Amino acid sequence: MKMQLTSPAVPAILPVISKKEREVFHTPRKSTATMVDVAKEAGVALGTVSKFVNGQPVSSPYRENIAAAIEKLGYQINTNGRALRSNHSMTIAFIIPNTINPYFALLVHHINMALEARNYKMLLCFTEYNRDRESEFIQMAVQNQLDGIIALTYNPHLVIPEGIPFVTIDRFFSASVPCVSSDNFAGGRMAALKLHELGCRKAIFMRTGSVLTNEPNKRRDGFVSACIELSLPFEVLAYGDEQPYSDFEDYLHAHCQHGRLDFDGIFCATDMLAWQIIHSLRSMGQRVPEDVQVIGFDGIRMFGSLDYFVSTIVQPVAEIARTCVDTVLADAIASRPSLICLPVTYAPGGTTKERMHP
Amino acid sequence: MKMQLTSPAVPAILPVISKKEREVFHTPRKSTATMVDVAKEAGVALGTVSKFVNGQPVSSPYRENIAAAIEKLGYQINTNGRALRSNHSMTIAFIIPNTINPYFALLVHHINMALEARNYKMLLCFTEYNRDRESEFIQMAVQNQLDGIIALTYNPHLVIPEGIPFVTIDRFFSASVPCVSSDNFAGGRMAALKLHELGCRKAIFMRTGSVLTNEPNKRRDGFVSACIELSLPFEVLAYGDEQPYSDFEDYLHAHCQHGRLDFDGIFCATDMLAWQIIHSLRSMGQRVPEDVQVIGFDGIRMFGSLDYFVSTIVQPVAEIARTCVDTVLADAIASRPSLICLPVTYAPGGTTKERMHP
DNA sequence: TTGTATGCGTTATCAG
DNA sequence: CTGATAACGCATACAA
Repeated sequence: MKMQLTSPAVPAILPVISKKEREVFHTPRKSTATMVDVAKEAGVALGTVSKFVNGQPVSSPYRENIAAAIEKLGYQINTNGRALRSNHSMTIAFIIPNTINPYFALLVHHINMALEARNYKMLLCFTEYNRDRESEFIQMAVQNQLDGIIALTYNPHLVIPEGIPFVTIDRFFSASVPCVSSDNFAGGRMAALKLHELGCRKAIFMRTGSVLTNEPNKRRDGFVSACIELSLPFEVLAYGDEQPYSDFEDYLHAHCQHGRLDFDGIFCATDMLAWQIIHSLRSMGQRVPEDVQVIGFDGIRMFGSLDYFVSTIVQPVAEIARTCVDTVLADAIASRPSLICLPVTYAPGGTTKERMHP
Repeated sequence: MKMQLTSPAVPAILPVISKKEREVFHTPRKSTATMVDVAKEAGVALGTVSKFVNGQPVSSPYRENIAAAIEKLGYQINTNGRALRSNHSMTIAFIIPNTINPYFALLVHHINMALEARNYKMLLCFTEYNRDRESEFIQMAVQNQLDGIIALTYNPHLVIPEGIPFVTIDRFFSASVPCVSSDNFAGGRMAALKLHELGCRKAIFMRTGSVLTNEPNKRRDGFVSACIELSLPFEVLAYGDEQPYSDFEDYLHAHCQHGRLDFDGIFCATDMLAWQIIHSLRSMGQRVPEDVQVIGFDGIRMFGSLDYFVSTIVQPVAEIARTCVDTVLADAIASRPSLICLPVTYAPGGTTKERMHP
């Protein structure tokens, strides 16, 4: 992460004005109407206008005058003045790897809309899976007096700051840090139940990505739990993010004798992995779902709005977002449960055999 | 758009504190070190610290003292104070329909990174294709004294404000409003040339979406231009966003006699439309690319990072983003060209016959 | 209930 | 080149 700083006062991520950039601002924009103008126009005192704007009771003769003055002058409250004075910026930092991954993109969309509905702004922080950036953004949010942080992170040594509302997605830190996620365990069970219901005789669980202890790892646990319960033979293929994808292909080939796989169902921890696995299977001559059924996890759709990539366990993204926002903005700390799991649903996407069970 | 306002002072989109929400803030966070503290610690005057922080020259005895004091106190500049005083917020509004569409998501990612590299923040504004929201966000940005606006909009009656740097994507307003887009015309030509090169005998152009006069419509013009030049027979199917997708299917069926289409190449104005068309073709029993080749536009990839959905004309999203940022932050208005077209590239994605031309 | 006055942290002006 | 001081727009304790 290369960044030039004007002074060590400000962490790399914070806006700093370089000498050159300053030149841009020699002409300050013509000032819009201020509360003083409104007060003058309405014939009341400044404080009264402030109260009106903030929804505090103002008695009838003045109330209409102020409203009229505001209308007439096109007055808009100045966010910076308010934030400076009141120490709250009406801004929540949302820390997430990127917006290229469709699941993250969906999350960004819904978080932003949920915040907007509450009259808050979102400060988007892309970590690009960089641990240092995760920490730096958190520090930045604290120092900039933001009103809260919602974060989806991977840094195993991440320190959660005190004194600022903090909500994490998909990763449990401690009882004092609320965590919002899908019901991953139930999703894993659901996948196993579905495969079994659709005639699967032996199922494989596959995952890759962060080996960190986080909520999505419960997808495996739920899957295993249901397989045992159903007496459905299964195997677990859990790779870390340092292992190449080709390890999965090696496994597939090793378990394919005379063109026949020794299993007929796969549950992948993400839609993306499912998509890749299906691609590999097809290039091996295996038919999906005829020879082997595949279920993914996430519920990503083509172009964000068309059909599902694969049969999948759908995460309730909008609800997750709303819950994060509600939690981070909750007035009472006490009203913040430490772990909130939201229900998932199953959606067929052409890689399972529901056509045979109409 | 339903939104409750505390007062008419603030447009619906702006943060307003309701009486209830205020209760949250009764405990202001412990104040961090301020410039005054640093000045005291370093034994210099406030103004000198300000200069140091802003990169203005400070002579040697003091410079080190200030740096040390900053380090010791963990001083961080207060964004709100600076913004209030200097009338610039180091924030650019990015107005875009959503982040569900992968092309928009990509744009958001790169715009944010480009802004961060310049020490600016992004205020993300989702219009969800709502014309009123487009206008409201623009008004909000102006009133909130943001430092600029980058916008991808559809409202035909949109008013571009004066006095604030404004850059649009994919839509030309006037010479005084810089517009950044791909070289859509060249992209259209490229598609026609490619189809022709790959043996196509008759090609169809298909589009849907906003009928607004915007840059992407030049995809058709470029396509037509090249077809004429190559003497490649062609037809144009340009629907507006009010027409149902089924109109395309009707066209396909109408032009399919005895299982054979009377054309063998399609250029779709977006990858998404291409994907839908391919789906329709396959369900009609047509083989892609054997019977009919299809080229899309945008360069969207599976899960944002894997293979292309279709053979496609790839937009240089990162360059578009960087150009938007450079332009909106350009110090001299004069150095802002009114229309910037960035070069596109072609990428095969399995829906064209390049295998036959190794 | 309404008005007055002060200060939030910063930048900018102007004398030294 | 540095130091003191006045705004910036708003919220709030306190006085009326």
